[in-house]
Amino acid sequence: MATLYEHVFDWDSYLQFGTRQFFKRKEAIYSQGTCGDGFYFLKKGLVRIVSVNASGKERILNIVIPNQLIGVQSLDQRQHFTTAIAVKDSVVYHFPCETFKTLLKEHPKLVPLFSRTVIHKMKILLDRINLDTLTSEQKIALLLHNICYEFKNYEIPISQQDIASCTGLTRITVYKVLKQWQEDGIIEIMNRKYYIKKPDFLRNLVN
Amino acid sequence: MATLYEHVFDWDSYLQFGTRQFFKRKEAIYSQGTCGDGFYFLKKGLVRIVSVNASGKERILNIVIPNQLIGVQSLDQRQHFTTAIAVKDSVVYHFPCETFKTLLKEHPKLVPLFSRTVIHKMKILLDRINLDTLTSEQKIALLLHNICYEFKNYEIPISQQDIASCTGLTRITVYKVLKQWQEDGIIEIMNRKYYIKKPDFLRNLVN
DNA sequence: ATGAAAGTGTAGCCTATTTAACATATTTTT
DNA sequence: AAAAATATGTTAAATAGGCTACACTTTCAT
Repeated sequence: MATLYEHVFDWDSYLQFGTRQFFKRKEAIYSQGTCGDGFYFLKKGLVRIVSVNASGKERILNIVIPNQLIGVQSLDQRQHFTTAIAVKDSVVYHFPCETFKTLLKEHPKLVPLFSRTVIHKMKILLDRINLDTLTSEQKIALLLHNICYEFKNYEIPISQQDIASCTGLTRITVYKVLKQWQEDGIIEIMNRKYYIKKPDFLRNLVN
Repeated sequence: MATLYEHVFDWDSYLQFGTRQFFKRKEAIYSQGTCGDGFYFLKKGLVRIVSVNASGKERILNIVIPNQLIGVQSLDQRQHFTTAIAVKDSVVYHFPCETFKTLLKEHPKLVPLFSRTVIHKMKILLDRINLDTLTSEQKIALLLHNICYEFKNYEIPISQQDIASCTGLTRITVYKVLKQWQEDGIIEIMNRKYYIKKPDFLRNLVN
């Protein structure tokens, strides 16, 4: 998640072909293991993509802000290998497989648009993989830094446990690092919100 | 890497539109950071996909056997975020961006074929992410188990160091686990090749 | 064929993280 | 407004896996 990312994908003109759906906070848009049909475009809200591994541990893979696609892995009606949960009440447009196929025929420009999106998702996953060669401090630094970068204009509700789930560390480790940073004046914590005082410090940690 | 995977993607009829290229063992097909143009289809040989993270550590992401695509991340001429290196002398077909665009127009069936491939790549990456919540023993077990599964008919040259690079463990840890397993009769090591005696043990470790 | 380079076997120390455990605070549900 | 469910603060103990170091093998390049 939280990979710095400049392009906005312009799907607006295609939205009319999808079906609008509303999801309440905490509701699942799709669930790992169920069969999907097509994909979704997030118009409004905030969605968290998680994945449960073989031994039942849950990882946050990505936080999706509006104007991005979700669930592309099931374009061709296979099983979802992640779960998408609305963090805030959200509005999505659903594009079933068949709809999308028809659309593609009529709008060939969609192909590069779609593939760019998918490739971006791959990049996010790869970044996540690279995360795990780092020390825990570096992991957290990179995560926070990227979140600030990618979600400039969004207030992202991220708890200690979320950070743990994103990085694969335990909550206690996250707590320790955060506490240390607080003492060193690198971050400030005010009623469970984090303010980065010295972004350069985080940046240098990773370099 | 090494995700069990049943489908074979039938690109054969499209190969004529690509350019055939030969790569010697150890040669790079493309390199992380360079700009790519299109993608490659591996016809013959064996290719290893690696990625170097910010702090210079290298990870093996995937081992690609014939009849799969490589380098799809640069379909639209962006930077490669991985490096592909031939493990054996290999034959690939290169499909530059423009060629592929033309092809797509004439053969709409390529769209699902291509997207399936890309989605498969995403699955591989995700599996890799899930790997890191496991213990070192579990990581190695899963890796070996998957390799056996995916590469049934291939002899995959995988060294201790490769296992280390795949799992993110140190060579020493890999060695320790392997030694223990050998003593317990779970695997057998004969001139640096590994034979799994009790696949169920590996399976149970993860399940 | 030979020297260089890469991979493996092994030991021991050390510290960063995990686990466990419990108190307190906050948020959500009814 | 009370009860239930989540999230956080904190400590102490156990340990897994990292790093160092070095001898020995095998493979590769010329």
